[in-house]
Amino acid sequence: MAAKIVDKEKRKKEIAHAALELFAENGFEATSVSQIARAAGIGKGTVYEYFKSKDEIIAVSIMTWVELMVSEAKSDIESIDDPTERLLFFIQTTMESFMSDERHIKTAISIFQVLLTKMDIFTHHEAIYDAFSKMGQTIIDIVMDGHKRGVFHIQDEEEARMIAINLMAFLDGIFLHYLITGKRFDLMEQVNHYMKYLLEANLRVRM
Amino acid sequence: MAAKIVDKEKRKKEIAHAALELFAENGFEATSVSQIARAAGIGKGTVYEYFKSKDEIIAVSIMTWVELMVSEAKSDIESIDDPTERLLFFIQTTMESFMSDERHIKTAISIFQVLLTKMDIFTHHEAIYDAFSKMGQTIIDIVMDGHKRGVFHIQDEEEARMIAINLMAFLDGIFLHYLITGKRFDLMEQVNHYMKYLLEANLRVRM
DNA sequence: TGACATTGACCGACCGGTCGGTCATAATAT
DNA sequence: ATATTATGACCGACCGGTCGGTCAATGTCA
Repeated sequence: MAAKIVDKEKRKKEIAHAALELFAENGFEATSVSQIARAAGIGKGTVYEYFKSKDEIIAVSIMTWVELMVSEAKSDIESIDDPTERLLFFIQTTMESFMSDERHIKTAISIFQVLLTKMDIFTHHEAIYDAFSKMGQTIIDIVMDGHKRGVFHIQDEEEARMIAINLMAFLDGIFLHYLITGKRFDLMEQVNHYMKYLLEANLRVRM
Repeated sequence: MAAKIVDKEKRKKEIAHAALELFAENGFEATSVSQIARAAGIGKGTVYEYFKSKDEIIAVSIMTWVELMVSEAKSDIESIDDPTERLLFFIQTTMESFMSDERHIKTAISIFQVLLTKMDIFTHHEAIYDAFSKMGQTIIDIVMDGHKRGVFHIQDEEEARMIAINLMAFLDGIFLHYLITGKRFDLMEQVNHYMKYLLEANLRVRM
């Protein structure tokens, strides 16, 4: 019945991964399918055995990246007990993840642009929203846990949600500005400034 | 001896303006010179009478937009006396500017991408940094004025600078997330949440 | 005033090249 | 032999950019 058996799904992810590297470096538009094929070590035609269009490559690459980011965000945060330490650890891992490889922020920017300009073509919005939610939920969980244990002091879960949204927005914004301005400020200092006021004023932690 | 004389500089700006509209809608790469020409109501060849390359169109368009944003940011803030009101007014104008026309944030994203991916080609970095500085300086001025008048309480100008950087980053981040998530949260509420703690905890305004 | 010369703004057909996408053929495994 | 997978030559569309030529506006001179 069958000849050479290939794990189609695995292969697809390999191609998407190779594509993602190029997209991160040059953006979606500027990356050609030939380049992707070469990077994946296969022929151009083969790419079309796994993807029906370049748009699909883009979509799958984006989802691959988003899943990667979400899974990284959850990384063994359970191992830490103290809520404050846990929140700071979350920030630190996020920062390390973005700063260890600047392509992450480039990729994020490219994805944002696709979301904003190709909204009609790109059909994975719900998945993206889910990813945002998951990322936010991780923060909410930390905050609510700290609240229940009497370390953080907030009104209700709604406030935890607002804190999470603002924190994610701030982090994306500050990473972005850091790169755009050619690293003309101390990133760590700025994040610490935000975290200090978040802990002291928002969460009213007794320091 | 002479023929039809046109204001070359003015015409150039007209084309750049038409180009900017398209760039905001579709991004730089996805916009062709033919489209720009059509939008400007002229022939494609004519475009090259005013610009020596598409990259130059992009560069000029970006600078046009940046100058517009900076000039908007300074808009008659002098008319308000109370430092707190003044800061809130700055936020409000910024929000109105971005929300009145979603293309602004799309344009910003496109520009960020150019800055990150075409860093070598694009030669206007200093001008962009200047724009960022000017925008930040407006905030610093407001904060320092409030400080000198005993309304805001900060340590030094360095802290005002940090507050300005974080505020700009937060605003960009929250606008971005607002659009990306399909407006799934109350933008005004999130900004107010940030501003509340900025005023109470950072600037220690007696409310 | 009107015939003619001179100018530069304007144009779109055209260029070489690249793109996303297709397909006939080859390679490989059963 | 047959079914599946892999391929790169090939295609039409479109890209950024060029160029020879048109034309309206102006200047000149009778």
